[in-house]
Amino acid sequence: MSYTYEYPRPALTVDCVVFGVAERTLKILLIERDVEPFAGRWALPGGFVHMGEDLESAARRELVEETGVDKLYLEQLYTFGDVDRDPRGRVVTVAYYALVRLADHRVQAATDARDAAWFAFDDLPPLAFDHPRIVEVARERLRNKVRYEPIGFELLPKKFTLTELQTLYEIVLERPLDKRNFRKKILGMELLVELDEFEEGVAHRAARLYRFDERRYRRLVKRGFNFEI
Amino acid sequence: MSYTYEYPRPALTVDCVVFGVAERTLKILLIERDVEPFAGRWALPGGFVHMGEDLESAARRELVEETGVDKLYLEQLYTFGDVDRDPRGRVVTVAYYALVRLADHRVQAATDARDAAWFAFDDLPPLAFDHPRIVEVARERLRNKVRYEPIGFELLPKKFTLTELQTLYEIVLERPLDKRNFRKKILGMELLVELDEFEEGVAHRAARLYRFDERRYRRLVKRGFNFEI
DNA sequence: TCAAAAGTGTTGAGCGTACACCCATGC
DNA sequence: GCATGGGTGTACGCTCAACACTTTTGA
Repeated sequence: MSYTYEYPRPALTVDCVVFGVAERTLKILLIERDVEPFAGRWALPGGFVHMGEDLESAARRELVEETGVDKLYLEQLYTFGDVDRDPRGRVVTVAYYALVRLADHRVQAATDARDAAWFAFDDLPPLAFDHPRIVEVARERLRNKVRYEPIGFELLPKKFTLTELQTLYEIVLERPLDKRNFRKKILGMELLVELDEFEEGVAHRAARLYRFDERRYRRLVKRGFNFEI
Repeated sequence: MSYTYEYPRPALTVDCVVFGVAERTLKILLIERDVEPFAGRWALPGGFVHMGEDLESAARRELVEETGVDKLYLEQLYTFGDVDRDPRGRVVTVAYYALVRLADHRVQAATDARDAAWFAFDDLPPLAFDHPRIVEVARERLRNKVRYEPIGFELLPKKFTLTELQTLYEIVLERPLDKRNFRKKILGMELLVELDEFEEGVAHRAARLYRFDERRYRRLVKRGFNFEI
């Protein structure tokens, strides 16, 4: 079977930058390529867009196929189309970035044949294609977006302590935050629900758990509220 | 001549939302389609991406071909790839938005056969394809971006009065701004150069002209400065 | 009782906001 | 001299930033 067109067409792929946070470190998910070009190199999970699926569907499908990651925050990042970005020919890729609760569901390493692994963002191996650039753009987007929209919660367990939340912001923003000011600000927004549960198994006073109230957030947004850290 | 591939490929296009401001109104540039589908309807300027050109180059080329618009601020907006967005088959489009100094160079209406015209954003004709959605996303991006980056200047003549600048922001943000506060803020950033020139041909006190200092802006950004209105 | 992190309040400075009047110019 | 927009200063309230100590708990 083959397909013929009057004019040449670039190939169209999707690639995903999947972020997670663990051990006080920002991580991203990579897969090891098993075919040329760049066989043996690490690369972003991704693949060709099928004719019957939307771009975001393609990104989700690839993530499930290659990494077993399901049900995550996913947003289109940017489309990379430099003429020579792929040695096989013209390939345009629509990049997405994703946030996963690394602490909750242990992400399966490899679902299909390939190896998948988490790498500390600050210590990435050499990457295939123009993936270093894509990763960089995604990092910048995350850094900016986390300040204006409550997407940080997508990286934490559903129930979290205020210190965990603060630490998350410190990791993503790469700067220390003042504990009292942070708590005042975040609690003042009235977006968190105080639970009657506490940390367990810590060798000191157990911190209260909170959860993010998505419904309340949406209601506030309608009234002109703007999230900001 | 024809091109054959092992797997089917979506067609890839670029489309541009070109913004301009005139007569206290936000406008966008549209072209009238002369072929099916949507013959006779207005649509965004755009067309197929050639194999040897980057995405942004394709967008610039289409703009020159269809509208004669050259040398403008151009930035990638979003990639639209819904399966059924084009009745001819699978077509994925990388949308760009552009800002032009409508007051400066009168934009040529039509360079190739098609009719091009400016429409008030609030009074657009029915558009082809999913272009209403693209226009909406572009409007939202403009509204947000204009507050955090000094792109508003791209819509004004190189030399402008503070009132013209304020009016521009009022149009884009769709809300009135306080004259004194606006002036204090914008002048306090030290991004504008006070010229020894003044408005001409007005029936009242002539306002001083200013220009935006791009170099100074870049220098400030390096030192951590953040533009904000 | 010690270690470790949880939790909490106040003050000062700077910024955003609201607001009203005089000035320069062309007709 | 009048109409039109240009141009300016001040006071208040709020938010942000800086900062230190007490409390709770488990080991």
